Amino acid sequence: MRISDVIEEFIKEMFSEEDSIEIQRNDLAQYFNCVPSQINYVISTRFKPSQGYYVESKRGGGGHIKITKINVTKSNYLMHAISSIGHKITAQEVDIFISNFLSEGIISKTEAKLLKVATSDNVLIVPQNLKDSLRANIFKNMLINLVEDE
Amino acid sequence: MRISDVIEEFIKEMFSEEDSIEIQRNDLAQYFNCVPSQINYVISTRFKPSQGYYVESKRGGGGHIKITKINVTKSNYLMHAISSIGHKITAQEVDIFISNFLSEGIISKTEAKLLKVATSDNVLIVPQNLKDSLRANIFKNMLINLVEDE
DNA sequence: TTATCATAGGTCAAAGAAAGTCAAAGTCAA
DNA sequence: TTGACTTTGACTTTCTTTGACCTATGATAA
Repeated sequence: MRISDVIEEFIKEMFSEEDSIEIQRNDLAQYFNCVPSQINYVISTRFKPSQGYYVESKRGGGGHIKITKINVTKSNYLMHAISSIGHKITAQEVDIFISNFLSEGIISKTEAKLLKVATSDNVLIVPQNLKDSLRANIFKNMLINLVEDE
Repeated sequence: MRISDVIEEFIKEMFSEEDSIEIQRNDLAQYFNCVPSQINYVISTRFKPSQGYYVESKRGGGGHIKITKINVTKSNYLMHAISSIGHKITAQEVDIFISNFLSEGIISKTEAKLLKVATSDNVLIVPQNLKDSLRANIFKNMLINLVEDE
């Protein structure tokens, strides 16, 4: 049995209580009787953003590593939305997306406002024939930036 | 637990009553059983102007350290920025605004990303001659929506 | 009034405490 | 036997704690 798997298991157990946990690299290494950088290895191979985790850390006295489980549903949901948008979209359609996101709790009110204003008709001062494609482009790109945030 | 964090916490509690507090460096150090310069460390790392504080002090008999919470309110700051933007702006200029907002803690990282992507050159697929004014329009309108949010 | 002293706070660099990086060496399955 | 994944450890970077020494201010003695 690989020590990396054991450590991975151990850390994942910690998430049963919380969505966000904190560890001390050295303590954990000592506990598992391994070298500290082994912990980094486990984190970088098993707790990547693509696997639904977000990692922060602080060095120095009292340092720590904080791992947060990110809401994959959110990312999924947004990705799905993004791929369903063609290369043109009207302001009304954007509105529908936004209110769905909001009611699903996928985005915050502020984010909703930003999405809305950046794609609204009176802000996009360009010729009519460019509007809907410009809007689609802005909207999709903004959504991409909301994916896997945190 | 870092002693610095405890001291930071303690000082911040003091602000619950007032917007401006005074401490005696030596007393505080004694209270926390640390060396006096630890207090300076805490102040210089946790009460910087960029974190919204202004610090004055006096040496000698009756000396003290006075910390004032400065309310460069988010709204003020943003309004000022908005009015300083003309009706054209380049992507580089937007970047400067955004990194200033970020370092002042005026906006969140997510908001920064949204602002940036919605105004970036490769997202605004319109004729060159329209870009900078479209960008200014989008940027200012988005900022307006960040004003007095909560 | 001036010199001196005691009382504060300020500075800075060294030591200490964690975490990060990277590459060499080891393991193991295909 | 090769290539991907793991383990290990030397070295680096970042943040915190500590202490020796410095500077400013008010009080007091000459």
